[in-house]
Formats: sequence, structure tokens, C-alpha cells
Amino acid sequence: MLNWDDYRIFLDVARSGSLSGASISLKIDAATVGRRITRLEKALNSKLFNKLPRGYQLTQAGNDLKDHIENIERTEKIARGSLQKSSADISGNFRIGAPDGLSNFVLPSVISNIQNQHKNLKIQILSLPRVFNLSRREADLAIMVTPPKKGRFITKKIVSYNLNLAATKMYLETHSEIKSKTDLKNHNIIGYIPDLIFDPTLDYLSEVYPNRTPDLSSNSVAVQMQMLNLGVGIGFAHDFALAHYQNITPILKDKINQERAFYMVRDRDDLASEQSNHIASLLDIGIKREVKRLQLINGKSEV
Amino acid sequence: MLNWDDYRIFLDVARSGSLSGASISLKIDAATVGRRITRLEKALNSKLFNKLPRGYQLTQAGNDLKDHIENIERTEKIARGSLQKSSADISGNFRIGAPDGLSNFVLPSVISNIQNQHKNLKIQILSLPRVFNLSRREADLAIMVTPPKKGRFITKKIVSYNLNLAATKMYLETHSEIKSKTDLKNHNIIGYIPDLIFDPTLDYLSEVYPNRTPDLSSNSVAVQMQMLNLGVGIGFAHDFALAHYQNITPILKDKINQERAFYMVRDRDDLASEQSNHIASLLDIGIKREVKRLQLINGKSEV
DNA sequence: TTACTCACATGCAAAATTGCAAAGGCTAGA
DNA sequence: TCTAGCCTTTGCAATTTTGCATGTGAGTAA
Repeated sequence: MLNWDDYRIFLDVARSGSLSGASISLKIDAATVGRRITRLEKALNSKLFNKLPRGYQLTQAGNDLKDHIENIERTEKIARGSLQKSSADISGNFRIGAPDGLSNFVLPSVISNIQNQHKNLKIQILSLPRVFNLSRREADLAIMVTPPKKGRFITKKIVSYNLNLAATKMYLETHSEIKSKTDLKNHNIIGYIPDLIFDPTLDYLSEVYPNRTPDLSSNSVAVQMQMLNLGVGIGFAHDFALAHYQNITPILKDKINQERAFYMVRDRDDLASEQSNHIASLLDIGIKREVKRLQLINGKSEV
Repeated sequence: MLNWDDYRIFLDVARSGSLSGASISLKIDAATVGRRITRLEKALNSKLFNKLPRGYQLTQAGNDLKDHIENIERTEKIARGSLQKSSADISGNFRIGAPDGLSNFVLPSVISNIQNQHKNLKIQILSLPRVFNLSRREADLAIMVTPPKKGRFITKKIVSYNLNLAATKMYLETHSEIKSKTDLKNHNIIGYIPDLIFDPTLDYLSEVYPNRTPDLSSNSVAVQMQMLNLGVGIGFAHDFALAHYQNITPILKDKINQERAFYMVRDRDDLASEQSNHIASLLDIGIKREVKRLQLINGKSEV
């Protein structure tokens, strides 16, 4: 019944304001366009357009839908674009791919230690808001929140961490008190851009508050933390990131606490390389230690 | 040719690993499922599956695509959910694409001001280490360091800024003195990952020191700043970013000083939208003011 | 009021898509 | 090596979707 392609047609009608207009840009007969809209309205059980003599005008429901479908359109374009480019290949350096939370708040100190011991090694941190392609050699080693289930990889759990809602003390003092999840309703939420979440494991918000989209959002954790630090709202923060921001404090820690873990993922072939094994081991130990150290700092200010 | 509904089928095949499996959960004949996949591969001009005797197995390209399509699926669910609650209170989203220096150190405070004035507006910061595609609608408005020369865009310079070499005071005290460019030879350099520099304008290092590759590098400016702040080396920093790090101080300011500027880029069509114009104007003013404010803070320690 | 325009709706034949049934290919196990 | 079990592919008829031509209704200007 529901056909995703009807969304594509819907978007064009919403933009042009008429079946005939959409008909021209889509190069599909206006009659067909009309029938697809009818079908979509039936499938969604919603009236999306007011059928005026002038043409089709979005209803409120239709307007809401349009925002979402535009997100889909963006994602689709990006998806198509990503198929075109071939990925960059690596040099003789050692490149570590990691989610940006880890890249920003943990890796710098870890790799600077490693670099101190190996002055002639060049280390690169590839911080990406998406899943890597180790098999394409985008990186020599990847750290992920969800390890790949199949493929020529070996995976090893490094360390686990927690996510909690957090805000600045100032924010908490000047806004209505939060005693339970439901109190969140009247607060500004900071989080990921919903349609750009690359790994369902990162969709912290929906677990706590389904269907709520953030008021301020970014694809980058670092940017989210900056917004949190300015005291404009509440959002999820990694426990190890909190140690970097003295003014941000976790809330509802007993009620909302999501545990995650980082996994080290390497190409099976790299096991043969002694250098690769050595660096992997240094990273494993270094990340474990640094995450725990930061968690301790954060722990001190608790309760 | 391209039919969005084929993505829905694609996702099911990717998950079940076979046409017949998808056929069951989709309640569509396996033959049809196969034909739709073939059509999609043709439309995208990419091989998405390896056709093994066991079934269909994702190729790398297919795996990449799957990530994106899962985002679409998520968005679609949210979209459908939002239609159920009759009187939706939502208003539009506004997505700003920006280089990550600006995203991290300037935009958060600017957009939080805007959000204060427009409580029902959802603002998204898309922080990307690459050039955007406004025409693909990846964002409603982009801020760039090099404005596009052609296309249906309007461009406006917002503000200029400077880049200087910088390091922590501690680092400078404990390492050999730097009086000129040539003294840099014996120091650790922090910078972009060379082959991932997306815009020649960002290749600060080669202008000063051709053929030198960084010892520690990242694709993310925020990560570079974290490394600088740990005192493991010297690197280029935006003047407005220095204000966020009290311990980092510019060096060789009279000898090495690169000026750059941010440009606001919008789709010509968006000029017709009053809301878009309003937000663009708020951003323009806000960024100008915030960058100058941060430069002043930084300036105090100067000369 | 009347004639005209613009846009959507509907009937029907053509075209495309679909389901079914059967054929072909590969693997595992006897 | 042979057979049973999967899974995909192909041919063909049934069904659905599409485009074109035509009809209908609302607004507009003389």
C-alpha cells in the first residue's frame, strides 16, 4: 500500500503547489501525479493538501510531512553521492578512525603519549560521524560503538562508558526542576540531527523520549557539548566528556543511564604486522586508562 | 528511472541476505524483488550485491548505501508518527552547514541566541570537513571559506579572521625557542590529515612549510585544538578559537599570519522565503559579532 | 451574464509491473 | 557421484499503473 516513491512525488507537488506544476518538473502526467497523491493520502490516512481551484495547497499535516520528507531527500542525495566517490587511500602513516566523542575527548591525550614514545611515527585521527570502511582502507584501525557482525575483521572490546542527560548548573538553577523523564517536556533538547544518525546505538534520545526531535542539533558531539556548555538546554553527554566541562553536571543519573562500549576493529590481515599490533595494544591500554581516569574525575563531583 | 520505493526493498534484501527472505517479509514475490534490485543497481549505476549461490550479499557500496537508507527509514517512521498526533505544534527545521572551526567555536553561541528568540524553530548545525552541496539540499544555508564560483547561489562575505601558529605556554617554555620559520624543524607539528584537506584554502601548513607533513593530525579542527591544548606540539589555530583555550598562545604573529574569511552561501530560490531571509540576517549579524568578540578576548594577550 | 482560462478528475487503451510456475545452478551430505 | 534442498532467473499471463483525450467546476474579465 505505502510506496516510498509517492513521497518523492509529494515533495514536488508541495513545492510547486499544483499537480500540473509537478507534472512538468517530474515529467509525469498530471493525472498520474494526482492519483499518486491520492494513494499516499490513503496510505497515511491523512489529508495532505487542500484542493483549491488554484491548485494543491499543503494542509498543516502536509506541511509537517514536508519537513521530514525534505530530510529524506537530503539523505537520499547524500547516499547517492557517497556511491560515486572512491575513498582516499592511506600513506605509510597510521590512521585511526573513531567516533567523534572519542576523537575529541579521549584520543588526543592517548595518542600524544604514544607519539612521545615513537617520535618518528605520524598518527592521524579520522573523526567521522559515520561508519568506517576498514576494508576500503580508510583507516588502519577503527574504533566503533557497534562492531561489524561479519567481514574480515577482528573485534575487541576496549572499555564501556555511560551516557547521561546533562546540563550546566546555571541552566538547572534557572529552569523548572527535573525530577523524572516527563519533566523534560518543557526543556530545550540538544542532540544529534535525527536523520543523520549513522548508528542506531547513538539514538540515545528516542530510547528515553520517543518521537522527540532536538531543538538544537548537530552531527558533531563536540558541537553539542559546546551548546550544552553555553547553558541553552539539556542533552546526552558521555561520562568521559563531562570531565572536560566543569560546569556541566549529569541529571537523573539513577533513572536514565545508558551504557555503551567502544570496540577496536582491525582488518584480519593487519595481524601479521608487528607495528600494527604494537600500536593497537598501546591504544587499547591507553584508551582504557584515559576513559577510566576521566570517569573518575567526573565521579568526584557526584552525589 | 530511480524509484524511491526500491530503497525500501533494498533494505529488506540487505537485512535478510536473500531475495527469498525479503520476499517473505515484504509479501512480494521473490522474482519481483530481484527485478527491483536490478533496477535500482541500474539507476544508481552501482553494484550493490554480490550474487552468491547462498543469496545476496552486500558489496561495500551496498553497505554504505544501507547506512543511509536506514536513516531514511528512521526519518520516514518519524514522519509517519508525526502525522498521527492531529494538531502538530512543530514548525520548520533550519539546517546550517559550516566548516568545523566555526561550528565548534562560534556557531553554538550564535544559534542559541537565535533559538531564544524563536522557541519553535529547530536549528541544526551540520559540521563537515568538506565542501557542501547546497544544490543537493544538504543544508538550507552554508558557510564556506571559499565561495562557489558558479551555480544558482548568492554569496555574501560575513567576516574575516586570522590564523596563527600557536602552542601552550608550557610547551613553549619547555622546548627550544622559536624565532623564525626555520626553527620549526625540530618541533612536533599538529595539523590536518594532508590527503583529506578538502579545500586548498585550509592548507595552512604548506604555505609556511612546504612538504612538511604533521606529526599529529586530524580531519577535525576541534580534535587538533585538543591536541594543541595538551601541549604536544605546535599548530595553526583560528584567532576566534584561541579565546576558548586560555593556555594556548599565538607565536610568530608578526611573521606568519594568514587571513581568511567566511562567506554565507544560499540557494537563490530561498531568497523568496521570508523566514530564510530573517534567519540568514540573524546569522550574519550574530557571527560577525561573536567572531569579533572572541578576537578581542584573544587580542588582550597580544603585543 | 457570458465567454475564457486554469486546474483537477475520469474513461479508456497502451505500457509496465507483478505473480506464478518452471528451469537452472550451487552446496552439502550420503 | 548422485540427490535433495536452497536460491535465483526466466517466460508468460494477469493485474496494475500510466498517458492521453475529454469532461467538469471555479474564478475572472468584459
